[in-house]
Amino acid sequence: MRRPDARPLYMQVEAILKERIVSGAWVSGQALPAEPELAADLGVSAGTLRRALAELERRHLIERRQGRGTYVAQQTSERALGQFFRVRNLAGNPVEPETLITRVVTAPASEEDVECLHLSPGAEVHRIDRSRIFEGEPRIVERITLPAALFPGLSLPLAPEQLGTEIYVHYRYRHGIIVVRADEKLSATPASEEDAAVLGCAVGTPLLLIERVTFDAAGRAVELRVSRLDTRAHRYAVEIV
Amino acid sequence: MRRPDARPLYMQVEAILKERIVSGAWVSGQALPAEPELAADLGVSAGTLRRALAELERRHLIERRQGRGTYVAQQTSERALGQFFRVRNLAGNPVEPETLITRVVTAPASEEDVECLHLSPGAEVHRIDRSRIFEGEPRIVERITLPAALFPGLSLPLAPEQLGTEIYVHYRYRHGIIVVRADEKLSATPASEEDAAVLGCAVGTPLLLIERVTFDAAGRAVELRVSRLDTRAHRYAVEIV
DNA sequence: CAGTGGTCTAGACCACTTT
DNA sequence: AAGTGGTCTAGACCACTGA
Repeated sequence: MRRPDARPLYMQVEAILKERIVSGAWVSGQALPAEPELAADLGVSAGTLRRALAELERRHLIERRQGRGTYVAQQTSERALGQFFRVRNLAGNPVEPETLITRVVTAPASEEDVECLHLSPGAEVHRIDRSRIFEGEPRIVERITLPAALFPGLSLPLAPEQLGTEIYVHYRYRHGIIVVRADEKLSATPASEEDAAVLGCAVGTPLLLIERVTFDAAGRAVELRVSRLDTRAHRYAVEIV
Repeated sequence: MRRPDARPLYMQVEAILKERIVSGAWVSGQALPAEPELAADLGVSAGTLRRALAELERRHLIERRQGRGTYVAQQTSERALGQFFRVRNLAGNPVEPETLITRVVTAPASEEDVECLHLSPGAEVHRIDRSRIFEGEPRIVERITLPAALFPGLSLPLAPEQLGTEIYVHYRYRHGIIVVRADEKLSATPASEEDAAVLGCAVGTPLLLIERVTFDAAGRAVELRVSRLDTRAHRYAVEIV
């Protein structure tokens, strides 16, 4: 452990461990070495290591269980929904969405794509159009835009046994992309004719417009997602701390 | 420091310190004793005390500055806006709101008030109707509902020299209420005639509807705020982690 | 330069899980 | 019983602030 690096040791350790996960040296579900061993390997004290591990746990990159061990976090539909799917019914309870993919194309990035995803002009993107269905009713129409360079040979949950699998699980296991954070900008917009046809509402019905940019563990912008939520029977939950 | 209490020591210490702040034993802006002294007073080690202080800092109840000391956090308009005011212009930059209070009344709580604020039926509430103005244009109409029991003799920033003061600053210094957290439910709604008249938009224009319940450091629901944001030129920013 | 918070260490002991 | 993470301590040293 060298100290010309100005950052505190625990941050350096955190960066080293994060790199091992992001690079795939430690794979999802794998147990990390026990704390005393890992601390000795890294040449730091147990306390310093634990501080780094605590931060990785907060970012959902590892899971620690007393008595069992520390594991590289697995991406599951439950986790992806719990962390990133903020839709609630009017009683305030989470809803379980189904997904219907309507169109997948690969095309040159638009100006908006280039800006939001930090692409070079002319880069290619995949576009996924889909709707999300709660209790049989379509309530969201959305378009997901992905840099083609990060998702070569894009693979989607199209097989019947995968229909319940959240797309962030595929990012992780098919493309090695670990989603950790998203920035959203919210507004209200009237339903277009296409929106209305899918959602079963009148043209002009106010919809909640969600423009999400998603970031991975390496800090890259990996997804632009524009969603329109029909809020006649649902709400979007936010906590401010 | 007794140990029949099942919680870890650092949580007990955190609760003790929080109580001193909430009760007013330590007032806003006051310096806490230095860490070694405070640790000795509490009968815990420096490390345990620091863990409790770190959590209080995360909740914005204290501020720590290396070389200077630890202080009970002061509520300022800048802090209130930075933490709780999520409106951005289309460039993504924060906006500085002005406030126009249009009506203040005290009335029995509605069913919604009782449920959101955990009141007993028949309790009284204050209602504040106001609009918020960015760059000269009214963009938000909102109603704030406060339990009259927590805000006796409600005092508001009505004097000219207080017009730039955020209302959470008044909660803190006039009523001893320290706002730390808020839960919001977002949806889209058409502008009513009154909304349209204030916001200068057409009736039916989609507005972002924000239903916020605010909590204080003691965990009490202290405010219900229903806002309608005109998103023609602004967005509501959210971060998901 | 004195006083403050921030980092880092080494080690004891506790609580939980699995064998 | 063995092995894991969780808590707590005591103390050294560093980095920053303000008189």
